[in-house]
Amino acid sequence: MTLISFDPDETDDRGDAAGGGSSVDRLYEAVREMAVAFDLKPGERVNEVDLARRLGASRTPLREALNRLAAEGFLTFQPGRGFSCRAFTPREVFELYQLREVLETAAVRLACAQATDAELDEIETFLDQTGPGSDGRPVELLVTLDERFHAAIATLARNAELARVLDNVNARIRFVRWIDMTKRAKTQAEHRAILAALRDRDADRAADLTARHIAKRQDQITQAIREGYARIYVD
Amino acid sequence: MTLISFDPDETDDRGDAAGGGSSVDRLYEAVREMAVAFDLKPGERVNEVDLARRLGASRTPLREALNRLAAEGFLTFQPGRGFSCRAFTPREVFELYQLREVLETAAVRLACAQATDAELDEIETFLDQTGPGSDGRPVELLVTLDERFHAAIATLARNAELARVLDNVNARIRFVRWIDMTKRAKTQAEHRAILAALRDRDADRAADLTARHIAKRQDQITQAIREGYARIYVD
DNA sequence: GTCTATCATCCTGTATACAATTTTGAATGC
DNA sequence: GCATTCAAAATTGTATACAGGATGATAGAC
Repeated sequence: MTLISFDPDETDDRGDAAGGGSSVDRLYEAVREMAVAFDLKPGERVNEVDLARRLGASRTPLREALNRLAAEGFLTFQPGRGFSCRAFTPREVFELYQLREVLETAAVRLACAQATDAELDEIETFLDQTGPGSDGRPVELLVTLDERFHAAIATLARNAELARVLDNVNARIRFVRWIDMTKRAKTQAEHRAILAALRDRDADRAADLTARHIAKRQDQITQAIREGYARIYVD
Repeated sequence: MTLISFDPDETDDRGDAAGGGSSVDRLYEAVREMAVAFDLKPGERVNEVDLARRLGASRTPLREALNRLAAEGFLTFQPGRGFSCRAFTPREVFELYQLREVLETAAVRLACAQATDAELDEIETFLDQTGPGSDGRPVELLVTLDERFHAAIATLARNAELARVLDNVNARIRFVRWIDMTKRAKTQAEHRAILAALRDRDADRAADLTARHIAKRQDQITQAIREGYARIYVD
């Protein structure tokens, strides 16, 4: 079973990109990564001919990919002016964090009722294998592992649509989560506490732990965004 | 202020389609309506040249619109086989209803904390103006009014992203909501009860009323889908 | 009558061309 | 120095062309 993987290099395709499929899927993935990592700067306009040439395709499939990404909130679109990278305001990030909290607490409640003991074993094995602390490992890796844990919980909720929206929201705030991860010490301990609540089938406790694990105050977000901008524009 | 409108003909644009804007926006709206109403049958493949001709455009902007709709879950996409209307299985609808319940209860809780008394007055006026029962009015109108009420609550939550996802989910299950509306008698009474809880700033009660207003059991959904298919294929 | 293979047709995926609009930058006036 | 105007350049929006693959029909074998 492949509920959750330990290999940080394993490419977690989201079901799209059927092997060797259309070029739009490839372009979509490539530009999504650029937008998630703010390789495209916030608010920056996308030059279609440039980007198409760099990605080895023509404008037609590229624009199709850009339209998908705009529908998913990674880009914005203005008629006559084309596509731009999403903004990165404290308010927007706050709303996304709020939405994330709503969805993750709902997911963990559903998982409490739906997950099998074997699946919870699998998550525990994952936590054992990936070690307790950060001990000098790159932040990128820690973010990936954190993402894996939360995605696994979403899977256990047995609601593909909820998992899809959650994946979208988490990708759009990955940059802030990256900053946040540099300040966390007890991520895994919190994950283990959530898992224990799942084992006890205690939905209220699991939801409460998850909410406190995620929730951010407006001022914390503002500070993280400040650091995020520094990181984006240093290169 | 235009939190909520009484005029059922008022076109509720979702912020896109800047007046006279690009043709993609127009095509997007047109095909979205077709998909929501299952004017495109579930699973049916979209013929691009046909549809483009009927909508008075070429395939290029049409495909951009189709890509947006696929990203939003109204259509599916398979490389080499193009776009199809989404399926309509009990499981998918159940998951969407579950997600809707999560989002609407969260929205009403936030609205409890955020809404002004004036805004709640406005909703009460809306309920007064739109009358207590169905009394022979077309179901289409009742669904629109119900949608308006719930959208207004989402607005009061002051979370644009949550409102956006909720709008998407509600559109995708509008067909089942249509069937459901033919069986409801006390919709407005339930809306008034939710409003009263908002006035009392009683988040728990408001959330509980909202959940019971929305929640569907699997067997109810299966039955509604059965009736939905009958309606789709009768014409 | 049913299954299979082959061919013609249809449809999708992508590149390219061109019109229309926006942006840029220089020249001019204040 | 700063704003304004105008033309050149760049960029987007859409139509069209064509190659490659999928679909469907027909003919033949069993």
